[in-house]
Amino acid sequence: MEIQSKYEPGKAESKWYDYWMKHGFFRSTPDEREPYTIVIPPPNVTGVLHMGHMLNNTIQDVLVRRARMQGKNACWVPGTDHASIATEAKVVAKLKSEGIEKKDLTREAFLDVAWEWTHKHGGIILEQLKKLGASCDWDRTLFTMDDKRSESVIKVFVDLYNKGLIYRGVRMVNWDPQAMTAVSDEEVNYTEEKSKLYYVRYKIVGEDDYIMVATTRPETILGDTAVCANPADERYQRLRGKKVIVPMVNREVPFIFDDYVDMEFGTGCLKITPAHDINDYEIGMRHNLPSIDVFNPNGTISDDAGMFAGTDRFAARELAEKELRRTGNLEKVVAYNNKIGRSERTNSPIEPRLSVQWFLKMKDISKPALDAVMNGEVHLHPSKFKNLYRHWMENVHDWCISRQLWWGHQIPAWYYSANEFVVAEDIDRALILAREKSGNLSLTKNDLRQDEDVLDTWFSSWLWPITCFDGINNPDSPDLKYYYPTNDLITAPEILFFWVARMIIAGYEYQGKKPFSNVYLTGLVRDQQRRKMSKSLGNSPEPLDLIAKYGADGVRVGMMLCSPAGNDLLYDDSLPEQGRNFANKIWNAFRLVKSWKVDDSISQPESSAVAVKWMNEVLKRSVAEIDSNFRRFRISEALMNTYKLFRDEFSSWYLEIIKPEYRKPVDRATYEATVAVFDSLLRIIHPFMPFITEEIWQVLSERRDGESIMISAMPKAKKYDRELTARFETVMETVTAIRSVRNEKQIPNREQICLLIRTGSDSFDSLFLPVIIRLCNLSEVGFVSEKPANSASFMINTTEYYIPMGNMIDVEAEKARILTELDYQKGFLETVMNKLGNGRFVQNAPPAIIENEKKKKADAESRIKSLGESLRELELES
RNA sequence: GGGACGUUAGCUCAGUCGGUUCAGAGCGCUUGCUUCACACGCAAGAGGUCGACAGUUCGAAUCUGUCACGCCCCA
Repeated sequence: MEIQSKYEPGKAESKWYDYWMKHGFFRSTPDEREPYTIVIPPPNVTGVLHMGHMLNNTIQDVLVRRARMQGKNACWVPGTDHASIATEAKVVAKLKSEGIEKKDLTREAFLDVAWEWTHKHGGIILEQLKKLGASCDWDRTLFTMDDKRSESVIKVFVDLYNKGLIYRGVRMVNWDPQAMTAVSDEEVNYTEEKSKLYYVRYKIVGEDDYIMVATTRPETILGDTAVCANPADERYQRLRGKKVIVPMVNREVPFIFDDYVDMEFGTGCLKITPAHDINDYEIGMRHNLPSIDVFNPNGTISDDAGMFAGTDRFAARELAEKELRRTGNLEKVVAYNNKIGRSERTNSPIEPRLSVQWFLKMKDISKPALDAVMNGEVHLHPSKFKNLYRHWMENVHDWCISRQLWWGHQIPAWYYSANEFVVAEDIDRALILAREKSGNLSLTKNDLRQDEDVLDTWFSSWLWPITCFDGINNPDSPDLKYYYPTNDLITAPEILFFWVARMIIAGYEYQGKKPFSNVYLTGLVRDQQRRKMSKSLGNSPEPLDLIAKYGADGVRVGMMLCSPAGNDLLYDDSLPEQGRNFANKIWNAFRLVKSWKVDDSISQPESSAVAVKWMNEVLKRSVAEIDSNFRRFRISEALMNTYKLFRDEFSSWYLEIIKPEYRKPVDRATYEATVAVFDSLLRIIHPFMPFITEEIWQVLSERRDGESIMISAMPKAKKYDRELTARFETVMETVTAIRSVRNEKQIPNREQICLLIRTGSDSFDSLFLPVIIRLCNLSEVGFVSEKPANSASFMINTTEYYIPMGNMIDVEAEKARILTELDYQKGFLETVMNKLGNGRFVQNAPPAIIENEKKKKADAESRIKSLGESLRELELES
């Protein structure tokens, strides 16, 4: 049967994925083997696959498949995340498109819509992962809001509250007026943006004078409760104890002094709006200032502001400018760049806002997590992230865990009066506690009101490695005991603190053990201009289209080839293309081997016998290199080893040596050795390219139903013969040099040539001579003690090689070439002699280094001698 | 403003303990080849003052310092 010269991935991919699923190869249950566990960083349940997921999940699959083939009980737990803010925003937008406002719905009605949305879109992303070849144990698929995970989150909240680690407090939070919720510090992105600086006059009470204040936010003047200068500022000393009048609202406020004020900035005078700026808030606390909240939660001006009520904050800024101008209080407006914080979720400018929120005290609980990374119990790859991690953990702030949303885990706190509450896992227990705490035994469930807020999504995902095995509800679960701590976590550096640090914290708090041993931080996928790939920029290819075009194996290889740990990957179509081309290379090597007929009557050629010997040593060497790179999480390098092993050593060298002439049969010994090597190579490649390796492996030898490369054994690292592989390196050099001569002199390979050898200080290694004869199509090989006339020459180590050329030789060019080489060797010898002549070098350098210099000297001398002789002989010819 | 990381070939990156003919890889590029597995290929090549300067050393891409530039984190 004719096999196509191009590998077509499409059909093979669905066929083998179904086969693996049918045979349950992805499933894992505890047994006596060593476990290898990865929990997936749960993607947003309503999200779709993007390039970042492709990279991240390819790495996980490579590691899991490899571990499985190494005989470990590999378990990759998939799942999704409810993504409070993002999902709620989508649901709100969907309702809006149908003319429904969220505020017109009850919480229950809204959640019904949200669940419906989740069921409809949920899991699409997991289906997409299957196209990539992901070998997750799908039977374990989880969701952060499923019953067991929800129950765990609530239990943990109650537990931490009872330990005194959770508290409720008034704090300045980052308010997202679009999502109408607080977001954490980590969810705010600051960027430099163009804005204006307004110089505004504040009249001094009882004087006909005014002071000048510079502000970027004139609309917040409505909430000013003081004006402040630096106590060291000479310019304002006379105002001590005076009052000034806030423009527009004409409120008398004190003039105060505080070190915080930067004398250099603006006029050195700062207006204080405690309700709307974190620094002002702190100054307000120090000086007992009232705070006036001039904004509503949606970012419009509140009734308390005194004017512009109901206007959006940005419109109000323009109104304020007009009003200030009208009343003659605006001195000037200048262009100014300042840092604006925007919500990571909605991109809306963050409004610092005072509100009541729930917090988790971080200082003590995070200590073991800091230590674990510092002492290497948990390894970060690359380790440069250790410093970053330490810096964050040493300056950790209390974690604001409440969000003013409905989609998520509702906070299990029940109020029995305006401000008095109890925390319990459910309302029944809450009632008992409330009766106890209030002393009011007549309280009923109807008197209890549950806190409206939900928990930050990370408050559920920080438990992920534990809740994946139901470890909070069921601390004795056999799964937890077997799989926890997990082995490796693969994620992006941007969520090192959001998620990774917090998982480590939760791991020690709830299991007394780390959640994983290694954290591999991938880079970001960017485009060729180093821009982050994003939907809004439209610079991201559609992952499934890529898979259709280049094959899943090709895309996987493309993603892996160019992504050293922690370095950004600059995506380009040439990457999956390289992957596809590699797949095709494997395919064609298979075509070649498959086309051979075996003839038991022919004996193995000498060249094939030594090639087999060499190939097996190289295989062992590569396995050791690959192992070592995997141990250090240098996965792209491990792939490069694999790529070169197959393309260079196996295809370009080994197969070229052993392949029989066209339509001639192959001997049995060579054939069987080759199939065995091919089998090993496929297994080494399998974690990177699961589909094509299965496709070929299934027909390379006879297989039974239920067999699969994905459950076969990965070749193990063994000692290899360094001497033999080194000897072959010299053979490769020799062959390349002969080919180079052919290339230069335009002698086609089918034309036989003769090779003459003159040895120098080394003797000629004849073991691989049959290989040289085979690859270079030599008619004869001879040894000489003098340079033969009219021959091209080259030198490997100290051995000189000649190829008689008849009259094709250009003596002058040959002389020039030898002279250049001679110059180089003489220069080289000189530097070596200088070193050896340097008394301090001889005294200080280690003996091995000196020995080596001596060898360099001897070799150089030998080469100079041969080159000199060749030159003389050439001169005789001319 | 404070801190971290980085700067090696056209691009993306390796380079361990300072010492081998040490300056590497992949991609790209050049030349030749429709050779019988593969042009999604093969073969042979070209290409770098290791950011700059100073220092330590017998010896520096590697260690130290200063500067320049880039990027990230924090404020």
